Amino acid sequence: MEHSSRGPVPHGHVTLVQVAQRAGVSAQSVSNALNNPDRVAPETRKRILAAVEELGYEPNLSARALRNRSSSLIAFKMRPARPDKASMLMDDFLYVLNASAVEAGYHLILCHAEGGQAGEIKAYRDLLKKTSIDAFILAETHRNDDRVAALRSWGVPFAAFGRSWDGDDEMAWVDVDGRAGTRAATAHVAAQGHTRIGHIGWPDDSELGQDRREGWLDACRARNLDTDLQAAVVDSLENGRQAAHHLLDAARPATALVCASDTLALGVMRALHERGLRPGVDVAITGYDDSPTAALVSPGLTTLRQPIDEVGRQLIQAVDNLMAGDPRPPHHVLLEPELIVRDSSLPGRRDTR
Amino acid sequence: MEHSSRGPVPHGHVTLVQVAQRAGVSAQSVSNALNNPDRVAPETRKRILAAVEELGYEPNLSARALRNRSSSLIAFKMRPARPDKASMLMDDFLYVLNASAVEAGYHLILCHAEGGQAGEIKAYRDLLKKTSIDAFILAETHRNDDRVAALRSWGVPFAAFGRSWDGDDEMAWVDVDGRAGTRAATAHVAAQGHTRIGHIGWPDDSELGQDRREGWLDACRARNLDTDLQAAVVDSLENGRQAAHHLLDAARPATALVCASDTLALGVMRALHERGLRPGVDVAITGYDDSPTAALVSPGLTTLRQPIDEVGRQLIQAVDNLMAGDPRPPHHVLLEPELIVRDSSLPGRRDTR
DNA sequence: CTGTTAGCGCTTTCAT
DNA sequence: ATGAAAGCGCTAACAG
Repeated sequence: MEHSSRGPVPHGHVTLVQVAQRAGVSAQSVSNALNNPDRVAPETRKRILAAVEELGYEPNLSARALRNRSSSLIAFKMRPARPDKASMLMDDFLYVLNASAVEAGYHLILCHAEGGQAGEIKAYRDLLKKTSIDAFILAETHRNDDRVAALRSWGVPFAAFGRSWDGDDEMAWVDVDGRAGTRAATAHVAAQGHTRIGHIGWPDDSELGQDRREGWLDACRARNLDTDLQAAVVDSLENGRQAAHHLLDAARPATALVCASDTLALGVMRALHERGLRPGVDVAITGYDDSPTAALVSPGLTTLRQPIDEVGRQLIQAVDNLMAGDPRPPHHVLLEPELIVRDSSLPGRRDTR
Repeated sequence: MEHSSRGPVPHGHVTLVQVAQRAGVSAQSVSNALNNPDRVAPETRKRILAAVEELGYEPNLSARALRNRSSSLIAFKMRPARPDKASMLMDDFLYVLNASAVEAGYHLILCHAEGGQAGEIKAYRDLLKKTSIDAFILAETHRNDDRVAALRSWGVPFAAFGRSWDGDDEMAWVDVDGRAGTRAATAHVAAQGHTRIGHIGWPDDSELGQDRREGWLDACRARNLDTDLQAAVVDSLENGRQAAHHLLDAARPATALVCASDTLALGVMRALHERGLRPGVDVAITGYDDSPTAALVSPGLTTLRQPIDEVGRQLIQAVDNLMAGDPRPPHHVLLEPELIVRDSSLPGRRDTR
């Protein structure tokens, strides 16, 4: 045909062979130049890369997947969003997770499952059979998580957002130190002079909830503060509201309430609204998650921000290591949340401008 | 080996050939039984399907993709979430989009792009070259959207969440009627007896903003109400706050403020907070999007909920039709948002229990 | 260091 | 109605 490349190549149709012809080498050498640079002479490699560039060649992932049994796809299962809850921006997490994945040469594929753990495991299995998913990212791990057992039995690399609560050292995980976070929040309100600091958290079947509660206990004990003001309720605005009313009705009522989630804290704010009390001024409130809502309510809600971009990066790196067959023990990363102080925990209402 | 299937098949390794052997037919017939049922004798087909079932066979998508140049993957680009904004739960949208995709036999793959429109288009192109993406879902269309032109020039099926503002009838889209929504919100506050109803919306370069503003104008004109109270600002809490102060400082101030977004409405709530005024009681407020925040602030924010699950379903159906080569003109679906009334627009503070 | 051979699992010809 | 052959684009394994 022609000797030099001219005009845009018809989309999606440049193959290895074409690059090889262009560079005057075999297909294999092109493959090597791309995947095993050291197996090819620097001079040849240069010529090949030039041809790749000129032709705008991109390897066909389907072919690669077929050949290598590896699709460069990482699967993540979304949970149905709960519109009534102020949770961490899953959006944001997905975005950074995907960004990290792409940067590392992968793509994120979404997995859909219904029917609890069993359904999720079945969905994983189906996905594995149909596509050669390279790895899975899990969120919200529990004690004795069946998904972990399943993935491990299949020998598929995976990493979890959420530590292995049963002390499973073989699992790669990234998590945020909820205990340290709640401790910081409690210390913060204590520093404002509060001595009757209550905690509204989750029932004991939640490892995450226990962890966060510990932080509150830590901080109270370190200051010899009472720890009688506490509630353990399922995460919802309504439950937070009721718990707040309860703790404010106590003989020696709470003057500060440290919550295990923004949702609960917003319930507290509603209770104060109902009582005609002012958040911050009359009762200090802190939440957890730095949900979008925290910044938007008035007054702003003091809360703990999870470093989700770092979580995303670390998760991808964890599975990347696993896939590379890195012999080192699996990634365990515990990150610190950041206390974001807003007016809900400050007595001096720093109003407006 | 053995005559009957026994125990779980080693994961991800049942091939067409194995099914064929099991059923005593050729690989080709199995393929036909699955993809072209009418080309195979009912009797044989039955035997084949039984074998498929027994072996737990799932076709390998990589092989199929390689052969058919079609991966059953639908791509969607996420935008980086803006933590300072109360937007529709993208989470939720992604979830239902994926659920619909899976139901229709596809999977959602996330696309990552930086660098605006150009970057996005480049990302699409790269993705197309590497994987054989079957279709794209676009969000947030503009006038003269370059992405539309690009995708069309490549002949790739796509559908957009957001109508074609330049009257491009060839594009498949699904959208929500912002004008009707704002009209309903305005009618609602008018029904509460308000006559000085202001609007806080977006600058005129936003088609979406214009559309929503029209609804307010519609409702005001239909009732002979003044339309002098309006602001057009970039979407942010701070801008909403300032605009509210401005409209409340007017000689004949607003008693109700209809906003183009929850973010703006929350800005209004902050302004009221600063002025010691009570949302609903002193000034009625409505937002738009039914962001999670709307349900969680106190008082709750009256707002418009987009039927995103229906949007998701329709989008998938749109691209599915396109891929099936449906000759009918492309999908155009305009859905109605639902007015969610909460206390921010009600004078009688329905407090508590 | 480079080229040749073979085959991943599937489906579109084309025979039978 | 069914089977055989060929090939999608790529790379591991083996020569040379």
